[in-house]
Amino acid sequence: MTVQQEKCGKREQKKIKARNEILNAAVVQFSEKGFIETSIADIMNAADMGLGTFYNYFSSKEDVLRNLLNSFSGTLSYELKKLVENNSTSKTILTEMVMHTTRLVSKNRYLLPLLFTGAMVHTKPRGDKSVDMPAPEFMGTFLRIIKDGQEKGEFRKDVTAEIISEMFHSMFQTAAFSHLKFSFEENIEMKLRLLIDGISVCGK
Amino acid sequence: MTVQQEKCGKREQKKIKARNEILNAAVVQFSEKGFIETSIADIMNAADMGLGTFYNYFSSKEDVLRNLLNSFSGTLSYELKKLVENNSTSKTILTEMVMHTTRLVSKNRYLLPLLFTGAMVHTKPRGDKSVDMPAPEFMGTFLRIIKDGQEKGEFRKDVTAEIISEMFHSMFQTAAFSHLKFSFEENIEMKLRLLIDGISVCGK
Amino acid sequence: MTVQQEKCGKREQKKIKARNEILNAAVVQFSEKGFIETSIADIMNAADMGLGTFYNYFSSKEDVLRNLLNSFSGTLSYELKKLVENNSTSKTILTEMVMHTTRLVSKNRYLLPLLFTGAMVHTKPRGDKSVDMPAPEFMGTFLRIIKDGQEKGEFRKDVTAEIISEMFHSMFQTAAFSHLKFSFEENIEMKLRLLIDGISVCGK
Amino acid sequence: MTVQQEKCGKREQKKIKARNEILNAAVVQFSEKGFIETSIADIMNAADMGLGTFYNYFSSKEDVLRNLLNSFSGTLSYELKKLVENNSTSKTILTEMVMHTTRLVSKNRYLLPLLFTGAMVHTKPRGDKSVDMPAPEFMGTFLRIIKDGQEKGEFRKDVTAEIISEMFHSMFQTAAFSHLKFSFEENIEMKLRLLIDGISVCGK
DNA sequence: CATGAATGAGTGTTCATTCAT
DNA sequence: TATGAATGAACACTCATTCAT
Repeated sequence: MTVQQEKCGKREQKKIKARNEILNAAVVQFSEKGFIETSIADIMNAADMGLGTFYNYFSSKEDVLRNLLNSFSGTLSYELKKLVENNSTSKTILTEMVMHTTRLVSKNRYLLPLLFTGAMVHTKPRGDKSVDMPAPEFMGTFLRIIKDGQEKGEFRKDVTAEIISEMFHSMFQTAAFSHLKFSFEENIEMKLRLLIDGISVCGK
Repeated sequence: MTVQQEKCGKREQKKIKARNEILNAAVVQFSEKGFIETSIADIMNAADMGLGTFYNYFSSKEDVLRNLLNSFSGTLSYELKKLVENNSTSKTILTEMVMHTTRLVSKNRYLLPLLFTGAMVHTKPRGDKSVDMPAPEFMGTFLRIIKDGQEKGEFRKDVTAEIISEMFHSMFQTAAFSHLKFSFEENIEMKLRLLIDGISVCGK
Repeated sequence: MTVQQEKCGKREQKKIKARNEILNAAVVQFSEKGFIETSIADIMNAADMGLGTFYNYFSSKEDVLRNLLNSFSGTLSYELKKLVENNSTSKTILTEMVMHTTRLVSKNRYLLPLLFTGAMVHTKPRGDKSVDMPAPEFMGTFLRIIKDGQEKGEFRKDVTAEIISEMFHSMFQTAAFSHLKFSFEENIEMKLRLLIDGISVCGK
Repeated sequence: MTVQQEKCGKREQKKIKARNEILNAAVVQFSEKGFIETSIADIMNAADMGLGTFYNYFSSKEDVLRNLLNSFSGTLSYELKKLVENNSTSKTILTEMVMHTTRLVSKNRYLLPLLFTGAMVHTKPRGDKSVDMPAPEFMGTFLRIIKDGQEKGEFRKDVTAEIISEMFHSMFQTAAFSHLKFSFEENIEMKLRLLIDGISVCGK
């Protein structure tokens, strides 16, 4: 149960590999066609696996999504830890985290409508199970950074950290759907300047 | 025959009434279940009318949406005209328009995912007709106000008006989906302060 | 793995069986109600299978039809080859082929409105896909036989082979819909005599 | 009741006019789109009359068709009477009648799929009323001419008149759907020669 | 008699989910 | 465990027919 489950078990290895193949295929399909337009059959075709196999690993398309969001979230948490250990200012941390997120999102554009939108709240599974997708955990990351900044006196306090945090989320969201001529990174970069100026305490 | 045709005509009256009943039912359903999840049958059930009747008035669900967006849009245009005639500053106009929009949106929450999101761009009708929903005209309203403000020297120019305009849209969007304890109006009000500070030229 | 894949495979067997069951059910329904009046639901009810199963095998009603026509066509081609190898006269070949066709058609009455009519050209699928059904290949069979006969001097040349060919098609068609007291075979047999006399060069 | 109904009665006149307008509109629509694809709404739109008005004159689309076929039939009967009074040979009468029919049909191509096809046997009304369209009366016209010819010894008797009559019907039918380069008239003219030769007693 | 809005059964088609192999 | 054929509920949309005006 110990070693066997942890490392060995060719059986176990294979299972994990299959699981990842499904996730990867899903990412590609979601990116190409969007979440709603992608059917489970699409995913399993892309993964070159049998349709029924899907249900050995996930309970629904929404379940796949949850997993993708969480792994995304994990990556960012790791980056944050590094920044905090460096004793940077909140402004720096915030800026850096935004740019990290931007780069990650750039490579996984498909996730955007799902990461930051309420759109995901209402996906439409066949039955009545319409599970409200839980807001991905990393949503709280920016909140903590901002709160820290407020306590350190870097950021204004007359607007709550929660509200400011929402502004950051929305920044990503609209940038992702933007039809302007700017690249996603450029778009974010400009908005970031705006927001940073807006939340910084005067004179700073 | 003239007046009669224009105003009277019980037939005509009834038709308009039926049309409005469908629109109202659609509003309710969209609000409750969201646009995508609402079926035409849902709407007509809510309206307590026959399914086929729908097609006497609208050609598709998207058509209903277009109508809702446009009437919304018209209302706001009217408000803007009044403000401009008053020779207010851009900052005032912007603030007022945001609050007007906020109030309207408050009463028509359902429209939000559609008004400000790219979500609407990809609705998925059964056939391949996937008509890209035209961005509602009023999307340009805020853009014009901001450009004016930049020309008058009220707003910073190192961030383009288009980008700023997107920030305002996103503000509405996330406020609409916010799970925070604040009311929609309070939420917007705080974000507005933030944005106004962010875009105002220093010293102003 | 070779033979197994080719022939065995209970899975494969069952699939083929199901496919045939659908085809057979379609034949029955088409015969009873005609092509246009038969709905896919009708077919699958008759086949005692789920509605959705249809789409695992065929893409549309027209697709079913194409399959039926082609298998029909193949059978006749085979008969023709045998006759030609026997060095028969054109008159004999024509007569024999007509009788072969007659027997086949007798057993598959349903196909007639589709085999010989332009009716099939305008089926009306729901969408706009209105695929012009390709005229079944064997339509050309009689044409070639007649051309041969003309070249050999057996058949008159003042009427083009194409026109004569059309006469044969129409012969089948009306025989199929005939309300006269004669059997389909008798009907054809008489008409055939008439046509053969009409196209033979005098004195022959 | 007498004179009034027969001639006067502006009311009556108008009714007849409306009826004819519907028939004419139906002809145009049937020609353009075919019988099945034409909806009652199409007809009444073309006639520039209210949809409901249709049911004051006809009970269904099939009913309209019946009327069109019968008026067609009437025209031909009239021509036949003239020919018979001239004491022509059966061969002449048959030839002339075919050419008359050809010209009429040329101008009313739309009717063809309906006049000569079994297609009409299975039109598909919404309910279960699927009325088998009665074969238009004029179908019998050719039969009588041929029988006369047989009695006079002009036409062969080893093939029944009914069968020969069917050949003539089929001639029209396939000519109507022909994709050959010949005009409808040319097409018929050649086939007619063939058939006349086929049915004439030898030596004649 | 003329009208056209209302109706709902019917159609083709999709797809998440199940289950026998 | 992997598979994919079977399934049927759900959808958008059409149109003959009715009936109140």
